[in-house]
Amino acid sequence: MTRQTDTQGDLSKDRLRVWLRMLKVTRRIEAELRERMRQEWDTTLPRFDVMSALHRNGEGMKMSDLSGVLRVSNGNVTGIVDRLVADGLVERRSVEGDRRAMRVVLTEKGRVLFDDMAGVHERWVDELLSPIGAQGLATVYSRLGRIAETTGEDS
Amino acid sequence: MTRQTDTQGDLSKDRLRVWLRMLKVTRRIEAELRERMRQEWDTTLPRFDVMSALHRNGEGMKMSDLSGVLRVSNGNVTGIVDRLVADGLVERRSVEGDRRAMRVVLTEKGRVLFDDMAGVHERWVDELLSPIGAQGLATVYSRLGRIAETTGEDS
DNA sequence: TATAAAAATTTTATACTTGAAACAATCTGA
DNA sequence: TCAGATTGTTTCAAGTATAAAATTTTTATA
Repeated sequence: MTRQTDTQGDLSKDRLRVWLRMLKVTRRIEAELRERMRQEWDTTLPRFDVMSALHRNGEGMKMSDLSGVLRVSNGNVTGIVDRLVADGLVERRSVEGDRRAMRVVLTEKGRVLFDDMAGVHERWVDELLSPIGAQGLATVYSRLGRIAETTGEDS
Repeated sequence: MTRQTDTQGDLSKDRLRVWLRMLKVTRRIEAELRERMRQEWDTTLPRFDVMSALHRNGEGMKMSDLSGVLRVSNGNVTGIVDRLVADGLVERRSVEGDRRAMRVVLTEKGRVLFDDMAGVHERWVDELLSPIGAQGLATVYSRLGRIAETTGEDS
């Protein structure tokens, strides 16, 4: 229980403070983005995330690819894709050569909608993070990068 | 992250990159903490948050105070408190002078458990954020602080 | 070629989350 | 006083999230 020095304990408390602030800021921005998406397009952040991943992969992605990239459970992706399919924004196609797998692709309607959303989304983020200038962006990006490296593996 | 001759568009893209990294890092740490809490005490982050708020307020808090401080909806708090009550970690007491309101308090069992959890939680956060040193902590804290000020109001 | 193991997905059970509606109690102003 | 607004909480419907079990198909291997 005895710590080696006072500064060691202070550092731990500082990390806790940073973590709590990071959590708070992230949640607030997420809440703001969620609300705007709801108002603007009657959609949600998870749906946007799925569409974004599919947009980056024009040929479509398997369900397991989606849950891997987005880091959410398989079962969760099933539900989100179900709803996107119901809205005609996404299609499930069978994978030739493997009858287990499904390839999920943006429909034309989905592509058009996402092109619209992506631009507006970038402007919203720019607005919400506007208190951070070029200098701060670089610093925060690099510090967070160190955590990203150690916490998980890839990307 | 970009050249000194940043255009407006580059800055916007940088903010998007920072946001996406922040989101990724936050989610990973949250996932890690959630998993450890599940393994260690068979509990969840939202329950920990509620207990933490109650621990800071020994006299207990009204449901509306909880949803205000934690920034989650009223209905959500109802469910989480219900489950904490079922586990005997928390108690609902009536508020003298206002028959609408309820005061939620940690039970003795809840207090003992939280004391245990809080210390371990701080060590986990210290470990997960260990790639950031004193210098980085101060910078990140101050940059995020600017956003916290503009995005929402208090605390 | 059986058959066991692995892979891709869905299903199930439970919990968290929101926004909105419903309810009850309190407060307020004519 | 007492009708209307406000406050505190719960209920409800829908969506998001996980872990674990189940299902179907493919692959490996004996």
